[in-house]
Amino acid sequence: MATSTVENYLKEILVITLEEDVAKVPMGQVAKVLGVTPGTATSMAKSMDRDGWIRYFPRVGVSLTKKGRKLALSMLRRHRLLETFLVETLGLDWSEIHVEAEELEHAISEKVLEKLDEFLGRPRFDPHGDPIPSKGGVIQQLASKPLSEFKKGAGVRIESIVDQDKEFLHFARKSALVPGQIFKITGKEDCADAITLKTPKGKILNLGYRSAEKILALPCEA
Amino acid sequence: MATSTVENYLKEILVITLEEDVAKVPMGQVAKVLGVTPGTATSMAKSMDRDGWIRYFPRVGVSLTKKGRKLALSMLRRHRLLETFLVETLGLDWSEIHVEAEELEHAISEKVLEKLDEFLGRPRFDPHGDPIPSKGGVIQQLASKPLSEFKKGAGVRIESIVDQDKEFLHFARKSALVPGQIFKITGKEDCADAITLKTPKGKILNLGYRSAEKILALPCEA
DNA sequence: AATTATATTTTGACAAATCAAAATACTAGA
DNA sequence: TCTAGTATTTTGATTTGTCAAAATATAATT
Repeated sequence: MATSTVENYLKEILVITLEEDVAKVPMGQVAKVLGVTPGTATSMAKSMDRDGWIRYFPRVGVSLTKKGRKLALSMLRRHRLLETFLVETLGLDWSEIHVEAEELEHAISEKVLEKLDEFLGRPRFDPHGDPIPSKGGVIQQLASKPLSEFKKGAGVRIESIVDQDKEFLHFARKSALVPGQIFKITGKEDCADAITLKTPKGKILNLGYRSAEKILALPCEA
Repeated sequence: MATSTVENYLKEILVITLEEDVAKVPMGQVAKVLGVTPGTATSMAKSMDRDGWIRYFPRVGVSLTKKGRKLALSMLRRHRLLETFLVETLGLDWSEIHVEAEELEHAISEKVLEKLDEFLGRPRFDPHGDPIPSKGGVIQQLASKPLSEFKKGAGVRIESIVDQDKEFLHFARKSALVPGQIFKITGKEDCADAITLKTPKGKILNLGYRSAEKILALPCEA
């Protein structure tokens, strides 16, 4: 079976693959996200290729095999379900859950995970708004885009907050800028660098572009 | 910091120390409970002595240092709180929780553990009836003994079930032989190898010595 | 006390994961 | 095309935890 180091490599490679929509991830990037030296990443890549988790193309990068992608998706599922649990059930702060889940995800068994999923009511999105892969490994890949890219008059549903800055997350939550929340874009002034949002209840919110770029949303019937 | 291997060694050494009430645990026993060869146990003992977790006395055995005992108690706390969570909150079967907690205990942080403790209502005993060490490392060590050792007429309060056998645990639960339950010993026949118990409600239960030895209890006003 | 049995330690080897630093290959600019 | 810069790979070393099997010490029995 895979060691937890292998699990980490797989998960990070998957995340890059999904986020940047590329097939092969160069070694430098792998080394960077995992916080190891390039040489280490290369030697891990070779042994993971040997074990069938990834395909390693010298001087080019790595891609996940079917087997590797399956395990990577399972890790992502664990991670996101655990984050949900830590926030929803135990009441930890958004800013803390990532590191905690990073550890727990390697220790939780399939069996416990299923019980946890059931206990949480089978959520489909984690507290950041990222989709939780299903047990079978299906992940919704919705084309969410920054608030700043929507047109005036559009209805939007907040999907996720990209920034991990504690202050910003705090402000976002206080302003109801949380995943699932629905807004209508009532004003957009490109030259003034400002966007105006309105909740269904009529509450008004003003954002600068700098902030609006950090908030991903999906089009939605307002 | 300690690796999870070191944490395991410490926890197992502590459990033996508590159960058998001895100061030094011989290497053979350490090797056995950890499922490694004697040579491995010896070399681990040396390096753990070097790092100040234990004291290693060649050809005699090991004992915990203050630092080692502290971490060992913390591991036991994690383990027992996690077992409680797995049973109480997620509804796992008694027979499954040990292995699961064994993995999770190394991954859960102090912070998450405190939140979990709070969520569970700060339980003082785990599902097996074993005491959960406090955050400060205090553990109630009650002198519980097998049911078979009580005299006729004694009042007892079940403390824990020693056996891990699934069938037996099932039977025990069905018969109300669970931690906390109070009985009176109404009959005891040494030659016939039989013990008779009676609940406060008057329900009668017959046990053979073989089973009675697996059930630990405390004297108590019936 | 001598012998046998048991427990413990030593020795030499291995795989996983890592680093530092040297070597190599690729890329882009002049 | 040649060169300078960047990315990647190699090499050699280290730590942790493990095993098998040989060596040694202790305990038990006759």
